[in-house]
Amino acid sequence: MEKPVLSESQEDYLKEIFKLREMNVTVSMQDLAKKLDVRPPSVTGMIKKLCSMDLVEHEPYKGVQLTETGEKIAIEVLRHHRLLELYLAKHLNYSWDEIHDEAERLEHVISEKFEAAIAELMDHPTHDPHGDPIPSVELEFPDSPDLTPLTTCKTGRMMTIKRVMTQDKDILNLLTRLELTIGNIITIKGTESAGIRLKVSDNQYLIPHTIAKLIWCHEDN
Amino acid sequence: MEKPVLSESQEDYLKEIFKLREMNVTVSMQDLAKKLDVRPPSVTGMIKKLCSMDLVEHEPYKGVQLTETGEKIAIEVLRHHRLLELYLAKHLNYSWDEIHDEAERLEHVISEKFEAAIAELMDHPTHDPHGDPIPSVELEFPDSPDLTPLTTCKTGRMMTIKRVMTQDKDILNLLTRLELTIGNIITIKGTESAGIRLKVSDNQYLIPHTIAKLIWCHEDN
DNA sequence: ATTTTAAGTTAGGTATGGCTAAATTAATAC
DNA sequence: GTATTAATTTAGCCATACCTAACTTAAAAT
Repeated sequence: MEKPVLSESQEDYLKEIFKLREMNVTVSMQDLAKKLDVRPPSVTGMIKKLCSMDLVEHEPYKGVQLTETGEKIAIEVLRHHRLLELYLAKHLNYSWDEIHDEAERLEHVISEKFEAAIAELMDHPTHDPHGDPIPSVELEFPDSPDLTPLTTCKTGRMMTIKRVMTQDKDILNLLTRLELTIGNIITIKGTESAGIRLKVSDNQYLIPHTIAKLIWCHEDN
Repeated sequence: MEKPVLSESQEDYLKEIFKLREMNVTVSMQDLAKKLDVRPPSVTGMIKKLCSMDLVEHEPYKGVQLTETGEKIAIEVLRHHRLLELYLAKHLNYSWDEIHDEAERLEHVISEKFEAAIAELMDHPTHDPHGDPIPSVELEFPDSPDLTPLTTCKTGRMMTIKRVMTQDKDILNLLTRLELTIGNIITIKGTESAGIRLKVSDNQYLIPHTIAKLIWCHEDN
């Protein structure tokens, strides 16, 4: 099976389908339209094309799925994206709110050589600056321990922040100011109607649920 | 004057016009078509558009010229390209025959931030791995000493290779094998009908004129 | 000066990837 | 079960940036 040449748009569609699939069971045309910031008819059209290329399967009104080939391509794009994010952060001094947009543009144009070079340079990392897993060259995801969102953490526990499920600059900046960054250890003080109360370093904060649900943690031993 | 948003194609047109202008006095539609690997009618069409955007001036059948704005954009793209070439070579271990194609794709998508980051990291370099000058952030070219192509160097002189005027992989690889790389010192042994005879390290070579004219040197003191 | 050739332009067409407005299908509410 | 609402698709359009074929203009050759 030859690897088809795809446009940047097509790569974006596949990547978004993959990411949506990780959350929802089914991926609707609307979901895609929202994520890709295009109107539903454009999605219908593109999905039709990707179907004819055997990269996705589509049961009308039921949802979209990636084929094996489609998934491979999606994961490759994801690998590019996350390697780039980490590279920008580690080697070009980007902060974690700046890396997404740049990676979004670069991911489609870098060569295999470039990918290999930065992967090598960073010693084949498994997670990007947001804690998102980086698939290997063989397109396998690293196994990761069970993570729970901050919203369902039990009171009294100490947890390590392992992943932040947003690319929103304002939220990322807020988290930085609150020291809620990857690897930092927090103690859950309790759940209130307004949000989760927790301690980081010597500070206590009340984190609204909307933000707390973006922060995924692992319980410390 | 606002900076217009350009497509990658448009940036390429401006860049090529600039580069051709450095060699020829006038830039014909054909020259452009050849360099950009498109057919003449496409050039006519695009030049018409760039004219309407006040980025080029075009006297039909006489040639194309960049306006001030057009030239600024061209030089910015050139700066991106050459910074990227050097970056790939210095930080990602690319050899000089591999950098052009990658830079060609990256130059259109990197942000100002990326440009600034790699420029900083390399301490604001003035020349890329082929010896091509890198314009400054202010879009000024570094002043460079007078260079002469190998074809017109005088017998007996010792010269330093300062610039190689090709991106052709095969030629670049050949030059590497012959040690005809930037900074290396050569001695002109004489001109023969078949080419230029010269010495590098302890080896003597006869370089055909077609290749010799691509190699620009500076006379050593 | 006329012919030939080269360079450039015009006309009309293609593919990509968007869009809106209108129609259709499926799901939900009563 | 019919009516309403939400999701999706169809139809038809737009811009970009190419293309070929045919025509025009300018330059060169005799």
